[in-house]
Amino acid sequence: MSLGSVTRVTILDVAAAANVSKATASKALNDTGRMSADTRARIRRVAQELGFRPNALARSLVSKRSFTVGLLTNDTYGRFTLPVMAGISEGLIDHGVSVFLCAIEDNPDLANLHVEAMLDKQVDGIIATGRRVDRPLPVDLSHLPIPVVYALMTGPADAVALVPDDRQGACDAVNYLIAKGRKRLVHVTGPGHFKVVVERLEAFRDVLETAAMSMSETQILTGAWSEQWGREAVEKLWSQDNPPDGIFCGNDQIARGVIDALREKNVRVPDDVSVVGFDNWEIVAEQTLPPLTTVDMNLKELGRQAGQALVRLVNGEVLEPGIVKLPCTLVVRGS
Amino acid sequence: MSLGSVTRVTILDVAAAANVSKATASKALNDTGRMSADTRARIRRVAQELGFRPNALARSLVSKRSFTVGLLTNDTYGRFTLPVMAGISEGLIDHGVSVFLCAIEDNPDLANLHVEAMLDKQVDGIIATGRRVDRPLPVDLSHLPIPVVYALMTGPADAVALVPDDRQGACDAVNYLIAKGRKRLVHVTGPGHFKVVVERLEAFRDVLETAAMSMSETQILTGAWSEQWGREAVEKLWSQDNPPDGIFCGNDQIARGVIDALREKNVRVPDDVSVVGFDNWEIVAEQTLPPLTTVDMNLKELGRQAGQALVRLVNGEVLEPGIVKLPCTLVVRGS
DNA sequence: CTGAAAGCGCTTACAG
DNA sequence: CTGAAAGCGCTTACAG
Repeated sequence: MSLGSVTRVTILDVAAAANVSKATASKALNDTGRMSADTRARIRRVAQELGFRPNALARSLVSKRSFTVGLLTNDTYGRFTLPVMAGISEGLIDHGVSVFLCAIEDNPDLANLHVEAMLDKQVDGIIATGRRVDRPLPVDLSHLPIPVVYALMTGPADAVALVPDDRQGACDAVNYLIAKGRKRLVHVTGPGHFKVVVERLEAFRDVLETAAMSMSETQILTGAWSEQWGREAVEKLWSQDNPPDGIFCGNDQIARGVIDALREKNVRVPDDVSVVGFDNWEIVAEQTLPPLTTVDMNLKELGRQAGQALVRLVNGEVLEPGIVKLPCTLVVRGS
Repeated sequence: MSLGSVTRVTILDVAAAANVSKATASKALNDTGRMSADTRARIRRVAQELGFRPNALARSLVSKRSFTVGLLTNDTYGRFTLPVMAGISEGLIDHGVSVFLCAIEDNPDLANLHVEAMLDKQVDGIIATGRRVDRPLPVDLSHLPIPVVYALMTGPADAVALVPDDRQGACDAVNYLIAKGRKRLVHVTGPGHFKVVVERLEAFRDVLETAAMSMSETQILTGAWSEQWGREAVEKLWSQDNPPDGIFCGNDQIARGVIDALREKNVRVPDDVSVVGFDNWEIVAEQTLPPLTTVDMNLKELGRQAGQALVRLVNGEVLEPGIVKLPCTLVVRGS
């Protein structure tokens, strides 16, 4: 066994060293079958000494379970997918399952290539995730012979999907502003055709209605997901009478723009105006002046649960199809 | 073949349908062996019609090649790893190889768990990547029976590693400032114990020496990788006589802090002071006012090349060990 | 309590 | 030009 040709030790080596058949060795190592405790212990010890590690490929070939899953994503730069992926990986490794990363961009051909590679490699299931909750991946996953879970994204009606509870997160944010005694609330958010925008916006409206607070026409401003838009919104709001004393922003970048613009106007945050963001994008939220109070979507946990849902499906459990909404958390900082 | 028990079509089905042995079918499909062009074509057509897809597990078991690799990373939130991973995935899928994502945090046990899972699953090789070029992963990869490539990270001396050419990137940045006619240059960067800090800092010094520009004691300021530090550095510099007219920042966050602080001081960028960052973190660089000129490390390309280096090693090619430095690109924007 | 045999889905010498 | 046999490294009935 030279360094050049490292020939791994197989179950046959273990069996030989322990003076049993490979069948018995297999049973001993898998804790199945019947045999004397002594034999079992001896075989295991020998396996240990030899550094035996079963070839997962061979095992999968017979068991029809590869303990691998495919993770499809079209988000190659974003900050949302990475925590989701980390959560998936963490939640799955304990079950011995490994995750294939498939970066498919928005390219249907690439997506198909990856899906076929996954199928060929006999993955036990697939998790689909992406940049936008309301934009499907460029590939149809609904007729696959294996279970599929959608994370941070919705699929067909009969599929299992996990998304953050945008509504609850937004409600918490607005209620926080109200609890702070803010009376003139405004929502500055992203493009109106994003589903998350609609959900957060409706939550904003509903909470205000419930609280019976006065509503002006301009209380909801939609625009881009950018600092620039946050700045512009402040210009607009402060060119009017009676500017707000509480601003709920659709994401942290907008909030950042809002806060920077306010500072330049010498409007004090949080003394004159309270600001709440969305995403808890820490690298931004923590460096904002003052540090940004914002909604965390708990994406890592979402990933973990997506992984767990998938293994349950793979194990034959039947899960109620539909969209599971996972709670968001308000992270209170200084704004 | 009901929907409930989807039994995939095997090579035996193809062989039967084409009236040949499975051996012949195999050869036809793999374009090996000798047979009449007719037979080959017929078998292929039949396979196509039946939607035959070879079971990669079975194939790998005999070929000793799984066409999978493991990707170890301890960067679960950062913005560096994601483009690297995307590049790896893209560069590898064309070769039919899939990538296992292993998020190992900085946990040695977790890292070992993943490495063993990779070995069990017979990956052909491993790519190690992480948050910091100069911080090794919490696991020893040097005695594995499979090739290892380090990306955005250095390994043992005899290993193949790919990192950005920090020195060249920094030189480009400083030369750009000089070309803009800037005479009093300062470098505001991260913690001095980071290797990338040292490399960029030395490049800064060397370029200035070559250009024979006057050097004061305070021209290099080290601190945190944060906006906050960028702001503080500006305070410090502008409390002295003769503040700089060109600032090269160690990363984009520092640059962002610098530019924000300058704007608040009514110092005009780029009219009074030019600022260059490092990382080309687009979401920040593009929203800075003015948009930030910065150095791009071409991480996706780095990932792609890391993947390619690994397949070459897997194929038995011998690559010169050592650290390959990949060029950075200066992205000129408005600062 | 243990082992021989068959089989998972392929490929690869080898024979004819 | 084509096929029978052996084998990759395991597991799982089945016999004894």
